[in-house]
Amino acid sequence: MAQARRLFAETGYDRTTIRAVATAAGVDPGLVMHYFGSKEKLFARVTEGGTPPIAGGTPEQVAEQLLDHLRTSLADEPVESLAILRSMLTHPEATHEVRAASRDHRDRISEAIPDDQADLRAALVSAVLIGLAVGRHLIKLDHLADADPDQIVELLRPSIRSLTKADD
Amino acid sequence: MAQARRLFAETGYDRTTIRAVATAAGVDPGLVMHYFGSKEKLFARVTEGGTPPIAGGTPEQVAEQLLDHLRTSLADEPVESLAILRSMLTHPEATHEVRAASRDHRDRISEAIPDDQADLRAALVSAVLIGLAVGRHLIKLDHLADADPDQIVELLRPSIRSLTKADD
DNA sequence: CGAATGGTTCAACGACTGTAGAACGAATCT
DNA sequence: AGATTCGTTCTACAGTCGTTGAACCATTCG
Repeated sequence: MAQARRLFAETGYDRTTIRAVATAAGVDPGLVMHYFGSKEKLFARVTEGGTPPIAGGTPEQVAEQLLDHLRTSLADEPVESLAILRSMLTHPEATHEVRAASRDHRDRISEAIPDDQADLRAALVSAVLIGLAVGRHLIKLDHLADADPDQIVELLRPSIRSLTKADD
Repeated sequence: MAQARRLFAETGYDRTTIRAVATAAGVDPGLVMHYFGSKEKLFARVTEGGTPPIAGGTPEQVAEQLLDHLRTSLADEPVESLAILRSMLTHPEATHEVRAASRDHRDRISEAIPDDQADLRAALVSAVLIGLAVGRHLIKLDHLADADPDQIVELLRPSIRSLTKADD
């Protein structure tokens, strides 16, 4: 299942074939089917359980939690997340999962922001985090793919803070 | 060719078939091949010429240019860009094109920022812009997909400004 | 009028995919 | 030992894909 995760994360849902997974794992394609039932179910199994935990608190606390979460996810994004992220633009199931995760995110963030634009602010935070993960781990943008996580966090601190507090 | 663009933008490279393009255009699949040579060439033709223009200037001017560009791209992202963006995580050619566009971006932005982290700052700006386009046009995150562009720009102004000036 | 040209369609090939089911082997149970 | 179960492999089917080349048609040119 590790090989499946890796392949899904590297090439996405469509380009990952059952045969490739089986070969990478050194077994027969039929065996994969026998254990997981279908490609869709394999993908579901491989990507399950990846919503990052974010609690509540004051806007400043929320901001710091976000930055902390960002730091760890910059250091090494869990492979299940990357498998979903890689396919989120082309595989409906993955799109749905990212939307759901973002909704969770939003609920936790926006309840800490005393602002009538709280929902939009939370969505913007989600978009920024997605952009970072995409740019660093999937697209591997120059200067971002191998930058020091702490440097990135410091540069982004003002952005996250301005998005999570109401007074601008 | 408009139908091809639309399909590529909606479902990405892999899931867009020559047959579907032909059907949408009301012609025969062979005709599409005859005119464009291959699916890859069709994709290249459909997505060519989409790098957004950003000039130089002081950090503040650069920030305003970015926000202006953001405002228009929020109002309606050109379909060619969406075709590339939709496939950037799964189609190597599209990935390469986004990287190249980001490099252009970076060159123009970072030369206006007097900072030894200029390249990283520019990359972060790219990541944020990508995240926004993805969240709004492709994933269609709640509260972001249909938000007022001006509101978004105003909320992001502090972020962009903090990323493009050196003193934090 | 006949030939040639360019747009368009048709039918087919070969490759690859997810999936199903039969077959095999070894280990376990009675 | 014989039967049974479970992990595993083999073979094959049906569908879809990109791509090709022959065929058809209308128009234009000599």
